[in-house]
Amino acid sequence: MHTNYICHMNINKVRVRFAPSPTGGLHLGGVRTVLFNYLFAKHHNGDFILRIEDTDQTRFVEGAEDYIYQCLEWCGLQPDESPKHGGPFAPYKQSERKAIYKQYAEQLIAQGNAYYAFETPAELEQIRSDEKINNFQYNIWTRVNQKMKNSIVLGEEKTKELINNGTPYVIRAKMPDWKDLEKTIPDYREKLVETGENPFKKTVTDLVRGTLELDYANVDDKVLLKADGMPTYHLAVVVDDYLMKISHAFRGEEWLPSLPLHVFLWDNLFGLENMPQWAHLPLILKPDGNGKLSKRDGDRLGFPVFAMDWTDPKTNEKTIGFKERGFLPEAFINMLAMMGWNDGTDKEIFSLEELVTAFSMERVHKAGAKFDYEKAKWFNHEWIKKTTDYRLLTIVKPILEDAGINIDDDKKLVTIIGLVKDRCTFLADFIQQSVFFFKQPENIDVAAIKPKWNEQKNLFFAELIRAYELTQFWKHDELEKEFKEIAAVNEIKAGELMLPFRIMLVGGKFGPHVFNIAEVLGKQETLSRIKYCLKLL
RNA sequence: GGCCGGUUCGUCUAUCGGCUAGGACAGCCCCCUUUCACGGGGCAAAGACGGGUUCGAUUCCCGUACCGGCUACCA
Repeated sequence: MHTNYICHMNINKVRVRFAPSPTGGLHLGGVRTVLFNYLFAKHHNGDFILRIEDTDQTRFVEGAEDYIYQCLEWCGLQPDESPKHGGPFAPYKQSERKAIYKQYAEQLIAQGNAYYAFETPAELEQIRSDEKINNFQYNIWTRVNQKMKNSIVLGEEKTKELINNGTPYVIRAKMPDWKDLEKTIPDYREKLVETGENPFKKTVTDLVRGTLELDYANVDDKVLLKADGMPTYHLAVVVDDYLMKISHAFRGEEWLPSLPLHVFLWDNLFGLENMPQWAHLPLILKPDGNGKLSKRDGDRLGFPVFAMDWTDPKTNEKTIGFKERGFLPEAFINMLAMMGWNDGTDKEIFSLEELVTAFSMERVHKAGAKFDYEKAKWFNHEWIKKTTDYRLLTIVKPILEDAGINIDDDKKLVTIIGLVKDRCTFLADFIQQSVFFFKQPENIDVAAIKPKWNEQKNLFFAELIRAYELTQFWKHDELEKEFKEIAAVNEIKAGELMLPFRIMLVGGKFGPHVFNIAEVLGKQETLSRIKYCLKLL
């Protein structure tokens, strides 16, 4: 028995999957689902699988799959197996697994757990309006109505005939009712009284929600196999999770209502004992009001919702991503992790490695979290400060170059990055904070100093130029010392001269300590900017 | 409507029956800084409501309210 248990553990290596539908940009909530999958897998030395759920051919979007890989790569959450990376359970794209699903649907029919239905979508639409039932559902009551065209009403012969004639059909789950039970367990009533066990009720443990009481009676007869031969999500997720040996299945809370269906399918196809452990993650909500966060909210409130820029190939409409808005992937991941999870301490800044070590599904919060862009910005700022100047160089350099700044000296840029990163919330902030190191400022805020300008200050700067020309050690502390000495000799408060000096070098009232700027600029450039500015005053 | 889930400062959250309810973001104030930041210090701010259980409930149970999700041949 003991050996058996160990063996069992080995077979059931942790394997999780993220199964997006490639229909457009990758949403914050999607990335968080990836993250939690990834963290859980890596924490347990398991595998993280990416499966593409493209069973709805009407929703195919060019480039969407490739985009998902790019987002995962940017985030540093690489799958161990995927359509692109391959793996022992290929193919990982459901459209390429079409043939697999049908046999399971037919197995269910053979077992009496599913049936054929011949209504077209239009006919179902018609029923909904004719019957004036807004939510007409195919279920244990309606499926036996003589008006319905399904294998239960029509009988075996007629059904076969229709199928042989090429009539389009779907396969629907036949949710159990008491009459069916009577056939298989004649004395079920006594048993129910004796044991109190309702065979249609199942208890499932959800890793974040605890014990869930499920009732098969709560779901209707969902379509399992569509008329085009493709499975719906419901069938595909169960079949593929089984075939791919998924040990833990994590998904958004919006799937909770169909959990009884999925459990029903596991029950009748592969056995509950083989079912993965479920965890239904809380939703990410709109910052204002309520409801699920959507791309629209980002557009409306001015923040990204997608991981990376996404351009809809049909409308050419571009939606901004966190990457392009100037977020570091570390910050993006960190922020997402803290929405709904914490390690029980006050620690908030985590690297991916730290998250992998600390993560546990039991510490995931149950309630949805409103997205707070201000906090997201704080995470980014923290990560910019925390990231080494050298690593920032590789990220910031292309951004500056794109902005038309020519970088000839990486060492100089590293110094500058160290000087300015405290004041950058977004990576793009490096442009404004560094451009004046490389180019003479285009706009000089002379208005900030002109009103208080006088001949005395003119003389001071003339003297400063002479002194700086002779300076041997062009270092910020030396420059500051000389500056203050000359100010003292001329009997001007240094404070009144600092701002003019800053404006001369930077163009505006911002940037690091002015003498640090002068040091990086070098003697020639510093003097040239002072001289240029004096002419404007 | 039906079913399922949720409910601690404005926001993200800690608390696994003992609470003067802790932290972070945002806000406000002060210090540091002759720019802007960083940093340091401080202020303000919460257990939806009603019943139980208990010596004691934010914590456990039940109702109510509110919020959300689902209710497609979409995922």
